[in-house]
Amino acid sequence: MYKETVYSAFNLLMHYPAPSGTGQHPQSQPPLVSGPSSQCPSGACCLADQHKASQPPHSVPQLSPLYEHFSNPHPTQVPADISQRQGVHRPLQTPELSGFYSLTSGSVGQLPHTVSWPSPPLYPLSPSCGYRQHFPAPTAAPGAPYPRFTHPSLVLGSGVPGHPAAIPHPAIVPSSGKQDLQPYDRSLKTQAEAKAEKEVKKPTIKKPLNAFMLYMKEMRAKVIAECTLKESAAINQILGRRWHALSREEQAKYYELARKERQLHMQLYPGWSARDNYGKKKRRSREKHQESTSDNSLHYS
DNA sequence: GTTCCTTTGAAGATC
DNA sequence: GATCTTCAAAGGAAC
Repeated sequence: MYKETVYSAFNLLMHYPAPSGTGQHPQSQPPLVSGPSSQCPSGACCLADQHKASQPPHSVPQLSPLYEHFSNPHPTQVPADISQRQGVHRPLQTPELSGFYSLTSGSVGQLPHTVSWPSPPLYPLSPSCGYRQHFPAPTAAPGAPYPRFTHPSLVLGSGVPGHPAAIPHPAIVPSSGKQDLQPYDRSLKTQAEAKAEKEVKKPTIKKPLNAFMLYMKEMRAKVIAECTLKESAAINQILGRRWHALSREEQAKYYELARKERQLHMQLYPGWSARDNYGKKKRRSREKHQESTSDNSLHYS
């Protein structure tokens, strides 16, 4: 009832695109596999399912309360200096999110305009690796308005100088000092070296996670437990399919969380831009990328 | 030790 | 404005 209300109201407000029957996504079309696959060689996922039935539920990872911050914000989570500096009216307890869920506020999270709704999986997946009913959305804690799980980077106060917690914000990563350094003549010390040292001390602020990344972070442990997989590439393929299999409502949760994540990121690091990290990773070879895209076009044609 | 793989989405870069 | 590119996470594999 509650969810239905939210859903219909959300649709009304957002003009959310209806699922396309032919939902094509240029990069997310799953490979046509059946039975044992690269993700589940020898059908290990099915076996894992049988195994799971005889196992206590401890193998299912604890629900990561990503919503904890939103449902139970603590006033002290917002350092005064941050909120004042940013002109944020305290408390930044993210009541907007509860507003989102109850739709009492007008600031409903805007979903991406470019959301494409894929067609259902074209291949049979093992229950534990592909079927949504075996992979339910997080259930709400008793009394909680919504499933509770946290995303570490949503914990306000972390990474803020002077904050008692003194835990760095996950988006801040100490620079290794290697990756960022350009090769240069070692005999040329002075300015270049000083600059390099400065670069080392300067922490890298990472991009805020998007909706799918938040979903992956939340669900990865479950997939690993269910499918007995460890390779991230294979796990991510499964998660990509499951993401497409989610209902709009379920995805909307993550889009909203991602929006909050970006908001918080902007407030914590007002001068930061994605440009700051642009080109820091080694650029992949153009040839390889083109090769894969041509493969894809061949595959889907 | 570094890069690739693999996914989606956001955002910068380019045309 | 459309398209391309990069980077967020993750950890095993490959180099």
